[in-house]
Amino acid sequence: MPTDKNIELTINEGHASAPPKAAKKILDVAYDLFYRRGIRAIGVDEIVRRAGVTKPSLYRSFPSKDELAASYLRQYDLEFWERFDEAVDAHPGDPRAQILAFLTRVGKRTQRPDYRGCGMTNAAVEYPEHGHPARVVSEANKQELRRRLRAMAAAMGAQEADTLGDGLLLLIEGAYISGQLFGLGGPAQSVARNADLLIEASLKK
Amino acid sequence: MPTDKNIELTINEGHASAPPKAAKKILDVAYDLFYRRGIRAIGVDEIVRRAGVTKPSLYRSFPSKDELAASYLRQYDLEFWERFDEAVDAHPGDPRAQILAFLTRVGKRTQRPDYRGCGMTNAAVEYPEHGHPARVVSEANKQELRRRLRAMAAAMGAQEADTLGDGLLLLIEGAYISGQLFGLGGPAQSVARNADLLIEASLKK
DNA sequence: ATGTATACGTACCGATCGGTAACATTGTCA
DNA sequence: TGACAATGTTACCGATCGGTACGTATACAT
Repeated sequence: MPTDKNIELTINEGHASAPPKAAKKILDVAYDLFYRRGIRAIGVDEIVRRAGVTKPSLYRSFPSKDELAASYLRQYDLEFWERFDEAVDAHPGDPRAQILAFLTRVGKRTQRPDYRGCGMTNAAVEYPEHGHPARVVSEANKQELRRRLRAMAAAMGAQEADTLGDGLLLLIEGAYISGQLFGLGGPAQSVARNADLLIEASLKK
Repeated sequence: MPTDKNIELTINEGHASAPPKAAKKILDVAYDLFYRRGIRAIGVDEIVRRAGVTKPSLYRSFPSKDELAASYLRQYDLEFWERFDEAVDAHPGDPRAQILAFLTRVGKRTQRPDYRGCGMTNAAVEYPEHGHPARVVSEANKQELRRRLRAMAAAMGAQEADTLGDGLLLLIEGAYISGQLFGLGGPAQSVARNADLLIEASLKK
Protein backbone atom coordinates (compact mmCIF):
# COMPACT_ATOMS: atom_id res chain seq x y z
CA MET A 1 0.00 0.00 0.00
CA PRO A 2 2.45 2.62 -1.14
CA THR A 3 1.51 6.12 -0.12
CA ASP A 4 3.93 7.86 -2.44
CA LYS A 5 5.73 5.87 -5.06
CA ASN A 6 7.64 8.81 -6.46
CA ILE A 7 9.39 9.55 -3.23
CA GLU A 8 9.96 5.92 -2.48
CA LEU A 9 11.56 5.70 -5.88
CA THR A 10 14.10 8.39 -5.20
CA ILE A 11 15.13 7.14 -1.80
CA ASN A 12 15.02 3.48 -2.71
CA GLU A 13 16.97 2.35 -5.79
CA GLY A 14 19.78 -0.10 -6.22
CA HIS A 15 18.98 -3.23 -4.24
CA ALA A 16 21.37 -4.94 -6.61
CA SER A 17 19.12 -7.89 -7.36
CA ALA A 18 15.82 -6.04 -7.75
CA PRO A 19 14.34 -6.35 -11.24
CA PRO A 20 14.13 -3.04 -13.14
CA LYS A 21 10.84 -1.59 -11.99
CA ALA A 22 8.40 -0.12 -14.45
CA ALA A 23 8.30 3.15 -12.49
CA LYS A 24 12.02 3.66 -12.95
CA LYS A 25 11.89 3.02 -16.68
CA ILE A 26 8.99 5.44 -16.98
CA LEU A 27 10.76 8.17 -15.05
CA ASP A 28 13.98 7.69 -17.01
CA VAL A 29 12.19 7.98 -20.34
CA ALA A 30 10.05 10.89 -19.14
CA TYR A 31 13.17 12.69 -17.91
CA ASP A 32 14.80 12.44 -21.30
CA LEU A 33 11.74 13.39 -23.33
CA PHE A 34 10.52 16.16 -21.04
CA TYR A 35 13.93 17.76 -20.94
CA ARG A 36 14.77 17.52 -24.62
CA ARG A 37 11.41 18.28 -26.18
CA GLY A 38 9.35 19.92 -23.43
CA ILE A 39 6.68 18.66 -21.07
CA ARG A 40 3.63 19.89 -22.94
CA ALA A 41 5.04 18.55 -26.20
CA ILE A 42 5.19 14.96 -24.93
CA GLY A 43 2.14 12.80 -24.41
CA VAL A 44 1.88 9.96 -21.94
CA ASP A 45 1.38 7.51 -24.80
CA GLU A 46 4.81 8.25 -26.20
CA ILE A 47 6.36 7.88 -22.77
CA VAL A 48 4.90 4.44 -22.09
CA ARG A 49 5.62 3.29 -25.63
CA ARG A 50 9.30 4.18 -25.43
CA ALA A 51 9.55 2.80 -21.90
CA GLY A 52 8.14 -0.51 -23.10
CA VAL A 53 5.31 -0.44 -20.57
CA THR A 54 1.61 0.37 -20.66
CA LYS A 55 -0.40 3.33 -19.52
CA PRO A 56 -1.92 1.77 -16.42
CA SER A 57 1.62 1.09 -15.20
CA LEU A 58 2.32 4.79 -15.42
CA TYR A 59 -0.79 5.73 -13.51
CA ARG A 60 -0.10 3.18 -10.79
CA SER A 61 3.20 4.85 -9.99
CA PHE A 62 2.27 8.45 -10.73
CA PRO A 63 -1.11 10.01 -9.97
CA SER A 64 -1.10 12.19 -13.09
CA LYS A 65 1.06 13.49 -15.90
CA ASP A 66 1.55 16.71 -13.96
CA GLU A 67 2.89 14.75 -11.01
CA LEU A 68 5.15 12.75 -13.30
CA ALA A 69 6.52 16.05 -14.53
CA ALA A 70 7.06 17.13 -10.93
CA SER A 71 8.91 13.87 -10.24
CA TYR A 72 11.10 14.50 -13.26
CA LEU A 73 11.97 17.92 -11.85
CA ARG A 74 12.70 16.51 -8.39
CA GLN A 75 15.20 14.19 -10.04
CA TYR A 76 16.57 17.14 -11.99
CA ASP A 77 16.91 19.06 -8.73
CA LEU A 78 19.03 16.30 -7.21
CA GLU A 79 21.40 16.19 -10.15
CA PHE A 80 21.57 19.98 -10.33
CA TRP A 81 22.81 20.29 -6.78
CA GLU A 82 25.29 17.49 -7.40
CA ARG A 83 26.82 19.56 -10.18
CA PHE A 84 26.68 22.72 -8.10
CA ASP A 85 28.26 21.16 -5.02
CA GLU A 86 30.93 19.56 -7.14
CA ALA A 87 32.13 23.03 -8.10
CA VAL A 88 31.79 24.21 -4.51
CA ASP A 89 33.72 21.29 -3.06
CA ALA A 90 36.52 21.81 -5.55
CA HIS A 91 37.39 25.17 -3.99
CA PRO A 92 36.79 25.05 -0.23
CA GLY A 93 36.48 28.45 1.39
CA ASP A 94 36.80 30.31 -1.90
CA PRO A 95 33.31 31.32 -3.06
CA ARG A 96 34.59 33.30 -6.00
CA ALA A 97 36.45 30.29 -7.37
CA GLN A 98 33.42 28.14 -6.67
CA ILE A 99 31.16 30.35 -8.75
CA LEU A 100 33.64 30.58 -11.57
CA ALA A 101 34.17 26.82 -11.62
CA PHE A 102 30.44 26.27 -11.80
CA LEU A 103 29.93 28.88 -14.51
CA THR A 104 32.86 27.64 -16.56
CA ARG A 105 31.19 24.26 -16.74
CA VAL A 106 27.79 25.78 -17.47
CA GLY A 107 29.35 27.82 -20.26
CA LYS A 108 30.86 24.68 -21.75
CA ARG A 109 27.62 22.73 -21.53
CA THR A 110 25.72 25.50 -23.31
CA GLN A 111 27.98 25.04 -26.33
CA ARG A 112 26.87 21.47 -26.92
CA PRO A 113 24.91 21.07 -30.16
CA ASP A 114 21.56 20.09 -28.68
CA TYR A 115 21.76 21.99 -25.42
CA ARG A 116 18.29 22.58 -24.06
CA GLY A 117 18.90 24.86 -21.10
CA CYS A 118 17.70 24.27 -17.54
CA GLY A 119 14.82 21.86 -17.05
CA MET A 120 13.59 23.94 -14.12
CA THR A 121 13.57 27.19 -16.06
CA ASN A 122 11.91 25.60 -19.07
CA ALA A 123 9.19 24.04 -16.94
CA ALA A 124 8.38 27.39 -15.33
CA VAL A 125 8.01 28.93 -18.78
CA GLU A 126 5.76 26.09 -19.89
CA TYR A 127 3.56 26.33 -16.81
CA PRO A 128 2.93 29.94 -15.76
CA GLU A 129 -0.02 28.99 -13.54
CA HIS A 130 0.83 29.35 -9.88
CA GLY A 131 0.53 26.15 -7.93
CA HIS A 132 1.11 23.78 -10.81
CA PRO A 133 3.02 20.76 -9.44
CA ALA A 134 5.89 21.19 -11.87
CA ARG A 135 6.15 24.91 -11.25
CA VAL A 136 6.21 24.45 -7.49
CA VAL A 137 9.34 22.28 -7.75
CA SER A 138 10.92 24.72 -10.17
CA GLU A 139 10.28 27.75 -7.98
CA ALA A 140 11.67 26.04 -4.90
CA ASN A 141 14.85 25.18 -6.76
CA LYS A 142 15.34 28.75 -7.94
CA GLN A 143 14.64 30.22 -4.50
CA GLU A 144 17.30 28.00 -3.03
CA LEU A 145 19.76 28.86 -5.78
CA ARG A 146 19.17 32.53 -5.15
CA ARG A 147 19.71 32.06 -1.43
CA ARG A 148 23.01 30.30 -1.96
CA LEU A 149 24.30 32.78 -4.52
CA ARG A 150 23.54 35.68 -2.20
CA ALA A 151 25.28 33.90 0.64
CA MET A 152 28.32 33.31 -1.52
CA ALA A 153 28.35 36.95 -2.59
CA ALA A 154 28.30 37.96 1.06
CA ALA A 155 31.14 35.56 1.80
CA MET A 156 33.18 37.22 -0.94
CA GLY A 157 32.84 40.48 0.93
CA ALA A 158 30.79 42.33 -1.67
CA GLN A 159 29.42 45.65 -0.55
CA GLU A 160 26.01 44.98 -2.07
CA ALA A 161 25.99 41.24 -1.55
CA ASP A 162 22.36 40.73 -2.49
CA THR A 163 22.79 42.74 -5.66
CA LEU A 164 25.80 40.71 -6.69
CA GLY A 165 24.10 37.42 -5.84
CA ASP A 166 21.12 38.42 -7.92
CA GLY A 167 23.36 39.60 -10.73
CA LEU A 168 25.03 36.21 -10.83
CA LEU A 169 21.62 34.56 -10.94
CA LEU A 170 20.64 36.75 -13.88
CA LEU A 171 23.80 35.76 -15.73
CA ILE A 172 23.14 32.08 -15.04
CA GLU A 173 19.53 32.21 -16.20
CA GLY A 174 20.64 34.19 -19.23
CA ALA A 175 23.17 31.50 -20.04
CA TYR A 176 20.54 28.76 -19.80
CA ILE A 177 18.25 30.57 -22.19
CA SER A 178 20.87 31.90 -24.58
CA GLY A 179 22.45 28.49 -24.76
CA GLN A 180 19.36 27.00 -26.32
CA LEU A 181 18.55 30.08 -28.39
CA PHE A 182 21.88 30.67 -30.09
CA GLY A 183 23.60 27.31 -30.13
CA LEU A 184 27.31 27.24 -30.89
CA GLY A 185 29.16 30.52 -30.55
CA GLY A 186 26.32 32.10 -28.59
CA PRO A 187 26.66 34.60 -25.74
CA ALA A 188 26.44 31.92 -23.07
CA GLN A 189 30.05 30.94 -23.67
CA SER A 190 31.16 34.16 -21.99
CA VAL A 191 29.09 33.71 -18.85
CA ALA A 192 32.08 32.93 -16.61
CA ARG A 193 34.09 35.85 -17.94
CA ASN A 194 31.22 38.26 -17.41
CA ALA A 195 30.58 36.90 -13.93
CA ASP A 196 34.22 37.47 -13.11
CA LEU A 197 34.02 41.07 -14.28
CA LEU A 198 30.85 41.62 -12.30
CA ILE A 199 32.39 40.16 -9.15
CA GLU A 200 35.50 42.28 -9.62
CA ALA A 201 33.39 45.42 -9.92
CA SER A 202 31.35 44.47 -6.85
CA LEU A 203 34.38 43.95 -4.65
CA LYS A 204 36.15 47.19 -5.54
CA LYS A 205 35.90 49.67 -2.68
CA MET B 1 -6.70 36.52 -53.60
CA PRO B 2 -4.53 37.45 -50.65
CA THR B 3 -1.05 36.05 -50.79
CA ASP B 4 -0.12 36.92 -47.23
CA LYS B 5 -2.73 38.32 -44.94
CA ASN B 6 -0.48 38.57 -41.94
CA ILE B 7 1.85 41.02 -43.59
CA GLU B 8 -0.97 42.96 -45.21
CA LEU B 9 -2.43 43.27 -41.76
CA THR B 10 0.62 44.92 -40.27
CA ILE B 11 1.17 47.41 -43.08
CA ASN B 12 -2.50 48.18 -43.62
CA GLU B 13 -4.62 49.24 -40.63
CA GLY B 14 -6.40 52.42 -39.83
CA HIS B 15 -8.66 53.34 -42.75
CA ALA B 16 -10.76 55.15 -40.14
CA SER B 17 -14.08 53.91 -41.48
CA ALA B 18 -13.12 50.28 -42.12
CA PRO B 19 -15.05 47.80 -39.95
CA PRO B 20 -12.85 45.87 -37.52
CA LYS B 21 -11.59 42.94 -39.55
CA ALA B 22 -11.81 39.44 -38.20
CA ALA B 23 -8.10 38.87 -38.77
CA LYS B 24 -7.23 41.76 -36.48
CA LYS B 25 -9.50 40.58 -33.69
CA ILE B 26 -8.03 37.09 -33.99
CA LEU B 27 -4.46 38.34 -33.85
CA ASP B 28 -5.22 40.63 -30.91
CA VAL B 29 -6.78 37.83 -28.90
CA ALA B 30 -4.06 35.36 -29.89
CA TYR B 31 -1.41 37.87 -28.87
CA ASP B 32 -2.88 38.23 -25.41
CA LEU B 33 -3.50 34.53 -24.81
CA PHE B 34 -0.24 33.29 -26.32
CA TYR B 35 1.78 35.77 -24.30
CA ARG B 36 0.05 35.30 -20.97
CA ARG B 37 -0.57 31.59 -20.98
CA GLY B 38 1.77 30.16 -23.62
CA ILE B 39 1.29 29.06 -27.20
CA ARG B 40 1.00 25.33 -26.64
CA ALA B 41 -1.43 25.91 -23.77
CA ILE B 42 -3.96 27.72 -25.97
CA GLY B 43 -6.15 25.98 -28.52
CA VAL B 44 -7.54 27.58 -31.64
CA ASP B 45 -11.07 27.03 -30.34
CA GLU B 46 -10.48 29.29 -27.38
CA ILE B 47 -8.98 31.96 -29.62
CA VAL B 48 -11.92 32.13 -31.99
CA ARG B 49 -14.41 31.93 -29.13
CA ARG B 50 -12.90 34.91 -27.32
CA ALA B 51 -12.43 36.81 -30.54
CA GLY B 52 -16.12 36.38 -31.34
CA VAL B 53 -15.38 34.76 -34.68
CA THR B 54 -15.41 31.25 -36.05
CA LYS B 55 -12.71 28.80 -36.94
CA PRO B 56 -12.97 29.12 -40.73
CA SER B 57 -12.33 32.85 -40.32
CA LEU B 58 -9.09 32.06 -38.56
CA TYR B 59 -7.95 29.67 -41.24
CA ARG B 60 -8.85 32.10 -44.01
CA SER B 61 -6.41 34.64 -42.59
CA PHE B 62 -3.74 32.31 -41.20
CA PRO B 63 -2.61 29.09 -42.83
CA SER B 64 -2.10 27.27 -39.52
CA LYS B 65 -1.85 27.73 -35.79
CA ASP B 66 1.94 27.70 -36.07
CA GLU B 67 1.79 30.56 -38.56
CA LEU B 68 -0.61 32.44 -36.30
CA ALA B 69 1.95 32.05 -33.54
CA ALA B 70 4.62 33.39 -35.88
CA SER B 71 2.39 36.38 -36.70
CA TYR B 72 1.96 37.03 -33.01
CA LEU B 73 5.72 37.10 -32.62
CA ARG B 74 6.20 39.40 -35.61
CA GLN B 75 3.84 41.81 -33.90
CA TYR B 76 5.76 41.34 -30.66
CA ASP B 77 8.97 42.07 -32.54
CA LEU B 78 7.61 45.40 -33.77
CA GLU B 79 6.58 46.50 -30.30
CA PHE B 80 9.82 45.29 -28.79
CA TRP B 81 11.93 47.48 -31.03
CA GLU B 82 9.62 50.39 -30.35
CA ARG B 83 10.42 50.07 -26.67
CA PHE B 84 14.11 49.57 -27.36
CA ASP B 85 14.42 52.52 -29.71
CA GLU B 86 12.48 54.69 -27.29
CA ALA B 87 15.29 54.20 -24.77
CA VAL B 88 17.90 54.73 -27.47
CA ASP B 89 16.33 57.91 -28.78
CA ALA B 90 16.10 59.34 -25.27
CA HIS B 91 19.91 59.45 -25.01
CA PRO B 92 21.41 60.25 -28.42
CA GLY B 93 25.06 59.36 -28.74
CA ASP B 94 25.25 57.88 -25.24
CA PRO B 95 25.01 54.10 -25.54
CA ARG B 96 25.64 53.54 -21.86
CA ALA B 97 22.69 55.73 -20.90
CA GLN B 98 20.60 54.06 -23.60
CA ILE B 99 21.23 50.61 -22.17
CA LEU B 100 20.56 51.74 -18.64
CA ALA B 101 17.34 53.48 -19.65
CA PHE B 102 16.14 50.34 -21.39
CA LEU B 103 17.12 48.08 -18.50
CA THR B 104 15.59 50.35 -15.90
CA ARG B 105 12.27 50.02 -17.66
CA VAL B 106 12.70 46.27 -18.10
CA GLY B 107 13.47 45.98 -14.40
CA LYS B 108 10.30 47.87 -13.56
CA ARG B 109 8.15 45.79 -15.88
CA THR B 110 9.45 42.57 -14.33
CA GLN B 111 8.04 43.68 -10.99
CA ARG B 112 4.47 43.73 -12.19
CA PRO B 113 2.32 41.04 -10.57
CA ASP B 114 1.57 38.97 -13.66
CA TYR B 115 4.75 39.61 -15.60
CA ARG B 116 5.30 36.84 -18.11
CA GLY B 117 8.74 37.60 -19.50
CA CYS B 118 9.65 37.96 -23.16
CA GLY B 119 7.29 36.44 -25.69
CA MET B 120 10.24 35.64 -27.95
CA THR B 121 12.19 33.84 -25.27
CA ASN B 122 9.15 31.91 -24.09
CA ALA B 123 8.30 30.79 -27.62
CA ALA B 124 11.82 29.48 -28.16
CA VAL B 125 11.53 27.45 -24.97
CA GLU B 126 8.17 26.09 -26.04
CA TYR B 127 9.41 25.13 -29.51
CA PRO B 128 12.93 23.69 -29.41
CA GLU B 129 12.63 22.18 -32.91
CA HIS B 130 14.75 24.06 -35.41
CA GLY B 131 12.77 25.57 -38.24
CA HIS B 132 9.49 25.92 -36.40
CA PRO B 133 7.79 29.10 -37.70
CA ALA B 134 7.55 30.64 -34.24
CA ARG B 135 11.12 29.79 -33.37
CA VAL B 136 12.44 31.27 -36.59
CA VAL B 137 10.97 34.67 -35.70
CA SER B 138 12.25 34.39 -32.16
CA GLU B 139 15.80 33.52 -33.21
CA ALA B 140 15.94 36.38 -35.69
CA ASN B 141 14.86 38.83 -33.00
CA LYS B 142 17.54 37.61 -30.61
CA GLN B 143 20.27 37.66 -33.24
CA GLU B 144 19.46 41.27 -34.00
CA LEU B 145 19.36 42.17 -30.32
CA ARG B 146 22.78 40.60 -29.86
CA ARG B 147 24.14 42.50 -32.84
CA ARG B 148 22.91 45.81 -31.50
CA LEU B 149 24.14 45.21 -27.95
CA ARG B 150 27.60 44.33 -29.22
CA ALA B 151 27.63 47.45 -31.37
CA MET B 152 26.64 49.57 -28.40
CA ALA B 153 29.33 47.96 -26.26
CA ALA B 154 31.86 48.82 -28.93
CA ALA B 155 30.58 52.39 -29.07
CA MET B 156 31.14 52.64 -25.33
CA GLY B 157 34.78 51.85 -25.90
CA ALA B 158 34.87 48.56 -24.07
CA GLN B 159 38.06 46.59 -24.48
CA GLU B 160 36.20 43.32 -25.02
CA ALA B 161 33.15 44.78 -26.73
CA ASP B 162 31.66 41.45 -27.80
CA THR B 163 32.08 40.07 -24.30
CA LEU B 164 30.31 43.04 -22.77
CA GLY B 165 27.55 43.00 -25.37
CA ASP B 166 26.97 39.32 -24.68
CA GLY B 167 27.10 39.93 -20.93
CA LEU B 168 24.37 42.52 -21.24
CA LEU B 169 22.31 40.08 -23.28
CA LEU B 170 22.73 37.45 -20.57
CA LEU B 171 21.54 39.93 -17.95
CA ILE B 172 18.53 40.85 -20.07
CA GLU B 173 17.52 37.26 -20.72
CA GLY B 174 18.05 36.51 -17.05
CA ALA B 175 15.74 39.38 -16.16
CA TYR B 176 13.01 38.12 -18.48
CA ILE B 177 13.14 34.67 -16.94
CA SER B 178 13.65 35.67 -13.33
CA GLY B 179 10.85 38.18 -13.61
CA GLN B 180 8.31 35.45 -14.26
CA LEU B 181 9.94 32.98 -11.89
CA PHE B 182 10.24 35.12 -8.79
CA GLY B 183 7.57 37.77 -9.10
CA LEU B 184 7.78 40.76 -6.80
CA GLY B 185 11.11 41.35 -5.10
CA GLY B 186 12.90 39.01 -7.48
CA PRO B 187 16.45 39.41 -8.80
CA ALA B 188 15.28 41.06 -12.01
CA GLN B 189 14.77 44.36 -10.21
CA SER B 190 18.53 44.77 -9.98
CA VAL B 191 19.24 44.19 -13.67
CA ALA B 192 20.06 47.84 -14.40
CA ARG B 193 22.35 48.15 -11.39
CA ASN B 194 24.21 44.99 -12.32
CA ALA B 195 24.50 46.08 -15.93
CA ASP B 196 25.98 49.34 -14.76
CA LEU B 197 28.57 47.52 -12.66
CA LEU B 198 29.42 45.24 -15.55
CA ILE B 199 29.83 48.16 -17.93
CA GLU B 200 31.99 49.98 -15.41
CA ALA B 201 34.24 46.94 -15.04
CA SER B 202 34.47 46.52 -18.82
CA LEU B 203 35.54 50.12 -19.43
CA LYS B 204 38.25 50.25 -16.78
CA LYS B 205 41.68 50.15 -18.39
C1' DA C 1 -2.25 -26.69 -3.38
C1' DT C 2 -4.38 -22.63 -2.40
C1' DG C 3 -5.17 -17.98 -1.02
C1' DT C 4 -3.54 -13.34 -1.44
C1' DA C 5 -1.28 -9.41 -2.96
C1' DT C 6 1.25 -7.12 -6.36
C1' DA C 7 2.44 -6.03 -11.23
C1' DC C 8 1.05 -5.79 -15.71
C1' DG C 9 -1.81 -5.75 -20.20
C1' DT C 10 -6.12 -5.14 -23.32
C1' DA C 11 -9.38 -2.29 -24.44
C1' DC C 12 -11.78 1.51 -23.88
C1' DC C 13 -13.56 6.36 -22.27
C1' DG C 14 -15.05 11.34 -23.21
C1' DA C 15 -12.77 15.51 -24.42
C1' DT C 16 -10.02 18.17 -27.10
C1' DC C 17 -6.59 18.82 -30.66
C1' DG C 18 -5.75 21.31 -35.39
C1' DG C 19 -8.14 21.69 -39.57
C1' DT C 20 -11.89 21.54 -43.42
C1' DA C 21 -16.21 21.10 -46.57
C1' DA C 22 -20.33 23.22 -48.04
C1' DC C 23 -23.39 26.73 -47.83
C1' DA C 24 -25.81 31.07 -46.11
C1' DT C 25 -25.44 35.98 -45.08
C1' DT C 26 -23.73 40.48 -45.32
C1' DG C 27 -21.83 45.00 -47.01
C1' DT C 28 -19.71 47.54 -50.92
C1' DC C 29 -19.23 49.32 -55.19
C1' DA C 30 -20.54 49.70 -59.93
C1' DT D 1 -29.59 45.15 -59.83
C1' DG D 2 -25.85 42.43 -60.01
C1' DA D 3 -21.35 40.88 -58.85
C1' DC D 4 -17.80 40.17 -55.57
C1' DA D 5 -15.31 39.53 -51.46
C1' DA D 6 -15.46 38.83 -46.59
C1' DT D 7 -17.54 36.73 -42.91
C1' DG D 8 -20.63 33.62 -40.55
C1' DT D 9 -23.02 28.90 -39.82
C1' DT D 10 -23.15 24.13 -39.09
C1' DA D 11 -21.32 20.05 -39.15
C1' DC D 12 -17.76 17.21 -39.56
C1' DC D 13 -12.86 14.87 -39.88
C1' DG D 14 -9.00 11.73 -37.98
C1' DA D 15 -5.70 12.02 -34.41
C1' DT D 16 -4.34 12.58 -30.00
C1' DC D 17 -5.10 14.10 -25.32
C1' DG D 18 -5.04 12.44 -20.18
C1' DG D 19 -7.09 8.84 -17.68
C1' DT D 20 -9.53 4.32 -16.24
C1' DA D 21 -12.43 -0.24 -15.76
C1' DC D 22 -11.36 -4.70 -15.66
C1' DG D 23 -9.23 -9.02 -16.47
C1' DT D 24 -4.73 -11.71 -16.16
C1' DA D 25 -0.13 -13.32 -14.86
C1' DT D 26 3.33 -14.07 -11.41
C1' DA D 27 5.40 -14.66 -6.77
C1' DC D 28 5.22 -15.78 -2.21
C1' DA D 29 3.38 -17.42 2.21
C1' DT D 30 0.73 -20.68 4.43
